[in-house]
Amino acid sequence: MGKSEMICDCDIIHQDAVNDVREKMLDESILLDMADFYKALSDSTRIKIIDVIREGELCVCDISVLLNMTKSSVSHQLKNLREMNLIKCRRQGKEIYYSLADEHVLEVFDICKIHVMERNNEEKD
Amino acid sequence: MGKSEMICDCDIIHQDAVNDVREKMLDESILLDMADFYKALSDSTRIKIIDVIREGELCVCDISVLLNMTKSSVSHQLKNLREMNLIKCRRQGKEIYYSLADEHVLEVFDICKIHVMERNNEEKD
DNA sequence: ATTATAGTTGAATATCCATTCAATTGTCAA
DNA sequence: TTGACAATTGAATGGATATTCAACTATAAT
Repeated sequence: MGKSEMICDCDIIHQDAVNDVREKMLDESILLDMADFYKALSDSTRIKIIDVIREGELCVCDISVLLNMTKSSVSHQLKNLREMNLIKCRRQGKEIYYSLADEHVLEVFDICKIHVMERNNEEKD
Repeated sequence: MGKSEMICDCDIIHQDAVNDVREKMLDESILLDMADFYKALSDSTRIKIIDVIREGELCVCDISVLLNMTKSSVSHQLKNLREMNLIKCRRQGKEIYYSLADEHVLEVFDICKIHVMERNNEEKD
């Protein structure tokens, strides 16, 4: 491994630990995909959308009313979520119904919910 | 529920479904906390940090070398992660060691990893 | 064909935020 | 107490992105 990592302004403190971790690091492409996945849920509008279609499909109009936002801004975020494969849609007549893409999304949503709620409880002590 | 939701440019298409979902919606404050939680992991630098301290504590210098980034920018992101309670730190002499705050973080990290990897496999077909 | 409604889209704006740079703090050793 | 190293901090900059607005597409009904 040598000293080729000296690009940064550091002396290496724990060369053994660094070498060890380097072997176990995930591929950068996977980490970037993971960051993108989290990014999809990191916006308040998008997480509210996930929340309202959690238990069943809704059309854009319904979602806009529930979130008290314009159809345009909801539609933009629906597009983002769809491009991230977090939601899917089907057209029926003039309306387009959106729902979660799969169980993974709900799974991640629920774990985060529990995490946040537990933390809120801890803060009361 | 009436028509007080008419602020947006919509006719209500499915009033029953909307009323139903409205009762089950999470508190806005919880949803905002959840979005913030995801935001913490939505940056490539921050998720790389989580990746390298996944199995044990490291000092800022080690992390900078592994990520090939300046200590300053790593430190800024460590601060973000710490403010979100995703990581904790302890000082020993001149060095400060960072590690994951609790098992929740690893749990969410792993679920996301599996999600991304499965999706990558599906795309090969 | 025309009209109305559902939804999408692109450009513009405004805000947010990651990195850089320079200065600073904290700790240890001489 | 001076110097050296680890790390943090604040301000500035540049890039990303959420919402708005207006124009547009798609579908259905008359």
